[in-house]
Amino acid sequence: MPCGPRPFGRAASRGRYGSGLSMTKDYKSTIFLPKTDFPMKAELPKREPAMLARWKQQDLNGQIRSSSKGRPKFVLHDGPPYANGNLHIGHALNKILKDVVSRSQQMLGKDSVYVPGWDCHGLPIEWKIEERYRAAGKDKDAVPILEFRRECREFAQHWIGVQSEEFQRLGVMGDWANPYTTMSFDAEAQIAREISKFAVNGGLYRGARPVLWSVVEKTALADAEVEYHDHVSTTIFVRFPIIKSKFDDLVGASAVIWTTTPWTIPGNRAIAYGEEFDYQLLDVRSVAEGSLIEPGARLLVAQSLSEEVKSALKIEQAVSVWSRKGAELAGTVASHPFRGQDKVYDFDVPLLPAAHVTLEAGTGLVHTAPGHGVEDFEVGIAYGLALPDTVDEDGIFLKNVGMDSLIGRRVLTADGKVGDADRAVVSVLKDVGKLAAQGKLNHSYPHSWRSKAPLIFRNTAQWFISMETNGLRAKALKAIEGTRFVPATGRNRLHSMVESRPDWCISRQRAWGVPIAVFVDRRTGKLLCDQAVFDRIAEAFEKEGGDCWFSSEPARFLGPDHDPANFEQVKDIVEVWFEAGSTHSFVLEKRADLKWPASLYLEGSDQHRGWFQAALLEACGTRDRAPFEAVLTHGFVLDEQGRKMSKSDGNVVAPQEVTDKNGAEILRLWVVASDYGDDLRIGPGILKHQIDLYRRLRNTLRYLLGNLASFSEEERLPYAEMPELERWILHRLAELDGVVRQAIHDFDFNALFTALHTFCAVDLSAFYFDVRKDSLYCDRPDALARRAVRTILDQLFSCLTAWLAPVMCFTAEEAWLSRHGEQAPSVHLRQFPEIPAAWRDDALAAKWKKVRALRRVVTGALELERENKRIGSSLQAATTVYATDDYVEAMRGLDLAEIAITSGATLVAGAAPAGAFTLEDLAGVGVVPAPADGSKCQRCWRVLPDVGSVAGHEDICGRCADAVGPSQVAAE
RNA sequence: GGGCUCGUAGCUCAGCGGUAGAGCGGGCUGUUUAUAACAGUCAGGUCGCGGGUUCGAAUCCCGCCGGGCCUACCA
Repeated sequence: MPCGPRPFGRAASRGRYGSGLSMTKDYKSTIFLPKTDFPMKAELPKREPAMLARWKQQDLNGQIRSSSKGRPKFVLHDGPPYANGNLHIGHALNKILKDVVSRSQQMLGKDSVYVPGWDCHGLPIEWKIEERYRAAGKDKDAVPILEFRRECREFAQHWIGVQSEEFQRLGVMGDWANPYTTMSFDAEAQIAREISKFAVNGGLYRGARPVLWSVVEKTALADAEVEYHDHVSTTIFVRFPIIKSKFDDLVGASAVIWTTTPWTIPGNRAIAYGEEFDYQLLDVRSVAEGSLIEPGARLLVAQSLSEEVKSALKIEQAVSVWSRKGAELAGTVASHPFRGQDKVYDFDVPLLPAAHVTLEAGTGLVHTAPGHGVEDFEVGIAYGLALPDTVDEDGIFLKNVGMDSLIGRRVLTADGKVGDADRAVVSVLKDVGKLAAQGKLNHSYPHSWRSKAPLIFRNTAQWFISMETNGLRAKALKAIEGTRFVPATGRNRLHSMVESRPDWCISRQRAWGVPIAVFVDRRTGKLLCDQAVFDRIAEAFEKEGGDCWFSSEPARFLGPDHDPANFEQVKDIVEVWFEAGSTHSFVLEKRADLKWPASLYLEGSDQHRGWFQAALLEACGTRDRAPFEAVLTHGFVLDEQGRKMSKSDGNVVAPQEVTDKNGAEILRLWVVASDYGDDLRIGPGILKHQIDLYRRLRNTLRYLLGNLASFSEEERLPYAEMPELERWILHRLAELDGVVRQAIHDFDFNALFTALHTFCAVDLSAFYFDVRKDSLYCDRPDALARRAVRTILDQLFSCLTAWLAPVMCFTAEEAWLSRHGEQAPSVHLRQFPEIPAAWRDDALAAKWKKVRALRRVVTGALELERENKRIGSSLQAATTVYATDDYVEAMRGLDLAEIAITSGATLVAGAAPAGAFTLEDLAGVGVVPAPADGSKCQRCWRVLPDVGSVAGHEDICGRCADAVGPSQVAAE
């Protein structure tokens, strides 16, 4: 629509104003004001969805993929979010950061393919479905497993759809048409294959282990599924008769233990002591009313706890009759308090040293039940203690606790309330005279994160991946050394976890997941490792999904070589971390558009323990190396005060609300304006800040567009013909190009964004644009100076739209299309411009540093003039600047008036006269301002002596008269 | 309880042994030819607190306080 460059003002041809309306000529219409359709008002909530629709319609991602064929691949492998609800701000941070990384790598010249994924299996979804059943009055256990799994699948599918839309709304680009999920049949098949690899290589084994167990959900819980809440427990002191010791004094005395879980007494197999602690034997002389202790009893306790114990046991007077270090207790043996009640208690209860014993509470002698605690278990392993099963999956005492008064009692009820087992145990203890005291304790206790019910430690059969078989731990530690961590502290964090972690428990007694599809030989107890069987299983999963494990006869998988009667089909499912840890195998390896290992895994810092570790172990166990080349972590999102967000505190920022109200671009800016390595803050004030930053960038682009209207190639000026100021801008672009590339390499988008924003605000808006406004608006279009500026603006536009595109993906595109037309290829199909090395000119930069320092003194002097009402616009002033030789040298060949935007200027070498304006921190420059000589040009507003010197143009200066031309304006 | 980590102007961040920095925001002013835009200018910090090392510490060490992530245990 606009006219091309013409030697004379386009406004002249428009005749917007008729002649004769005014005595003053309309010079405004003869200058070249910015002209653009790119609106100042962003209206992001409206424009962004339209842009997304446009990209979708043109299949932008597909276009980028096909135009990037053959370039080196960059694969950011998506850590799958859990498909069970709307996105929160943490999701937004994570996906936006991924998008910025992926887009910036793409524009760096890579083929950056991003395939989003979802984590679909697991307890939270299962629980949602069960909740529906409960609401409908249905019994979850009565529902066939395949029907249950189908509902879980549909639930996950629904939320995948919702989250996909929400992620895309944020501007996240990727293969949304073909995402991966952990519940697709091919994924389920590959997960089964991965498990079979561990079976074949010997890493997978079935072991017994006490695990935190929920009797409500009837499952072992992963650590991540446990939370701690206050809980009131029954506490008891119990006497264990000592039957053997190298100290005669001890035989016949009682070792006293304290526990908060009376129901674990039947599982007791040892008593732990601290080798360094002092223990003493108390001879009880007198007791208070209600004490369960008889005078004359002798009790073994830790010395430093004896007062507390005496008080708890209501002992009035007792005398220490023996005292030794704990280490001396080695070899001491007690009997179980229930001995004599049933023959199952005829075993010895040894006193054993253990590091976990403390003197903070209790008696300094710790009840040790290997099936009911991790540390107890470890003591048990170390000393070969029995590992009895005392409760079933409902938390009910089994037959092997021996006594009718105990068998069938419940630790917890089906809905998670305290059951009758504690009471029954206490009652028996009391009957046999071994109860020393009883009380209540309110303490922090593990609970299920979902049902909120208390958990118990229960001995169970579980499947493990050994950290030592095949040297898995060593391999993983080595792989960590070969991985790049951003920030670097991630390496230590992962390393220390892998170094100290126990074997990986991968089994769950649940329904919604991938089966641990293996058989155990009933005759030998060994895993069946027949590749033909594993292949049949995987093939079936590939076609029908994991469901077929539950719906088919074992013979289908066992084939002709194995008799189903001889094999137990394992019905456990694999924990979801194993699935997530296997994504590399069914996404990176299987898809031709990706590569293995991934270039980058990028998640919140909590995933050191979660996904990073699971993926590392899974890949090291099956492929001897990490599935990633680099790991990047970000912090957590907090509110404006640095506090955790919570619904009850009302400080939650929902990404959907920000997007609807301010636009996704604002969230994207927030991500890059923050230091994601640390925790990030967000709130109304911080969002306002981002909006301000956005405005500046948008207006910079808008100003470029306005002043580039109808720019044509003929106008372009070669570098050699550029004035110094223009060459300085090119130098800055070369500098920024380095900053941008380095920042992208470092994943330091804050540095990138800060540099770009400061450049736009300080170098362009406050300086270059301001100085060059006169030339842009008033010079004739064919003037070399103006052509130089427009050439630079074109270059700036090219660079800024590219550099901003990975972050401001909407606005960069909007500006790009505004310039090049709706039919132009997308800005996102571009690469970062190649900046000629010759643009870099450090000597010029040093020179202009001085020039701008000198300019600061001038603007300071003018501000004083303005304050004293001697001038308004700087163009009303002319200055005489006295400066030392170095400044004079820096100004050689430059027009001081032009640079300082005054109407006149004189530069004098030498000291400033008294009264000249100076700046404290800038010795050597003094400024004497004065009113400019001449009259104001009505066109360019400079005050010049040659105003009116051209006939027919009495109101304007010579330059403007030339620009306007001899006749046009006069004709109007 | 342990490990890791953070605490610099109202906000977002640089600085990481040598006299406290930037951008934004704020106040004031100008411009009205980027105009719900732009420019100039000014004011803001005892670098969480307390010790120590050093000629010198925001920067190194120790302790504390406060935030965050992970983890353990509470027998």
